[in-house]
Amino acid sequence: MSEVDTPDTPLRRRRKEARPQELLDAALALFVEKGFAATRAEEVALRAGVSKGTLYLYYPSKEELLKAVIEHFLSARIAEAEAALAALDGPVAPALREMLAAWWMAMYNSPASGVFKLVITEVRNFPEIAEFYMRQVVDPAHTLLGRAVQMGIASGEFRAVNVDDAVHSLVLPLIMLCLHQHSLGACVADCRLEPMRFIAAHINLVLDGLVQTTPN
Amino acid sequence: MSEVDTPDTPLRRRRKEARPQELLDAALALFVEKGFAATRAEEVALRAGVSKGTLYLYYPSKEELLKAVIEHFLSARIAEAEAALAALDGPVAPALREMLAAWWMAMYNSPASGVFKLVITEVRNFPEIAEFYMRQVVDPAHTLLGRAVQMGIASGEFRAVNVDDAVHSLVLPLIMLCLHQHSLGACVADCRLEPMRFIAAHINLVLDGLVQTTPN
DNA sequence: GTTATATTACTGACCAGTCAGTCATTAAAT
DNA sequence: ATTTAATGACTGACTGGTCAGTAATATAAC
Repeated sequence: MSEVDTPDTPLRRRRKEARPQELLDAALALFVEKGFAATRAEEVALRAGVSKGTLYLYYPSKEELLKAVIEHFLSARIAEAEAALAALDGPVAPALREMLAAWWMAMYNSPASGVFKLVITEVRNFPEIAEFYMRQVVDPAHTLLGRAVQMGIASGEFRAVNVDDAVHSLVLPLIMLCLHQHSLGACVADCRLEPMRFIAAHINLVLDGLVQTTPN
Repeated sequence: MSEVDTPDTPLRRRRKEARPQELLDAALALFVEKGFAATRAEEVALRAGVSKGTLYLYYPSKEELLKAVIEHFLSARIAEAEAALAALDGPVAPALREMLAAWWMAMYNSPASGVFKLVITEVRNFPEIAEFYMRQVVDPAHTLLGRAVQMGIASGEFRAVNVDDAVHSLVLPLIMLCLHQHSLGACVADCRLEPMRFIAAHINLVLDGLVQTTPN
C-alpha cells in the first residue's frame, strides 16, 4: 500500500535529525528523576531508543550532555518570557496577574519544569552552569519583573517596597512549586496543594500585598 | 631516639561518644554540596577525621547514613518550631511576623538549612525519606501555620483566603531561600538578594496581602 | 591481658568512555 | 531497473578506573 512506513521491523534505523532531541528528552527525564551522578549513560541511551555508543556520537561526554539539556530546555522558555513581559503598558497589576499565571501554568505543565531541580542539584558540581543560568535566566527575568514592579510604584499603583524583595516574593514560590513537582510531589500526594489554584492565588496575594492600602 | 616525637599526641583516639555527631556533620556538608551519589563514603570519614572503616562502625551503609542525617538535623528544629507556634494567642499578625522571622533567620544561619536541598534532591531515589519528611515536617508545620492563618481569618484580622495557599505563599520562598544558599548562592554572588532583609520583607508583604483591606 | 575502638588492605560490582565491526541507506555504474 | 560500491549511523563487548562494603590487623583504654 504505502511506502511511508515499513511494516517489517527495522531494528536499526538511521535518524540523524531526530536523535539529539530524543536524547535530550530522555536525559532531562532521567537526570531530574535520579540526579546526574546516579543516572547511567546507557540508561539515557536506552530510553532514547539507541545504544550507548550512539549517545557518544552526539555528545562528547555525560557532562556535556547535562549542559546541553539545561541550555536547550531553558533557552526555549526564555524567549517566551521575555516577549511576554517586554510588552507591558497601562496598569501593571492586571497585566502581571494575567501573564505570570499563564506563563507559570505552561511551565509547570511542561517537562521543562524539571530544569529548575536539575540546576539546583547540579550547579555546585558544575559551576559553569551557574554562570550560564545567572546570565541567561536569573538576570533577564529579574530585571524584567523588577521593571514591572518599579512601574507600578512609579504610577502610585504599588507601595514603595523594595523592588528586589518583591520580585523574589512573587517568583520564588512558583519556582518552588516546580521543584516540588519533581521531588516530594512525585512521591506522595498532598491534597493541600492544588498547583493551578495556588499559582493564581499566590500571584493575587502578593499583588494585593503590593497595592497601595488606604490607611485605616 | 625513641621518645623524640610527640609523646602525648595519640594519633588514634577512642571517642565513641563524639563520632556519630561528627560523622553526621561531615555527611550533611558533603551531601548538600556534592549530592549523595557523588559523595564518596571515604570523603565523609576523612572530613570527620576518621578512616572509612570507622564510618561503617557507626552506620551500616551509606544510605542509612543519609537517612540519619536527614532525621537528625530535622528533628532538632521541629521541636523548636512546634513550641514557638503552639503558643499563639491574641492578634495573629504581629506574633507571626516575629516568630517566623526569628525562626527562619536562625534556620538560614545554621548548617541544618542544607537539609532542604538534601531532601529535594534525594527523595526520588529514597522514597522512605518522603514518608518521613511528610509526616515529621510538612504535616506538622503546615497544620500549625494553617491554624494561625485560620485564627486570623476567624477574628476578622485576615481576609477569607484559601488557608493552604496562604501558608504556601508564606513558607515556600523561605524554603527556596535555603535551597538557594546551598546551590546557586554558593557559586555566584547576587547583590539583589539580601537574605535577612528578604526574610523580614517577605513575611511583611504576605501578611499585608492577607490583612483585611478597607474597600476603596 | 583483655576488650573496645580504629585503621589498612582488599574485593567484587559497577560504570564512563572507546573502538572495531555491522548494516541501512544512498548514489554511481551498468 | 538492477547491481555494486561507498558512506556513515549505529552497535555492543571491552577496558581502565572507581567505590561501597568487608576482613584482617593494630592500638588505646581499662
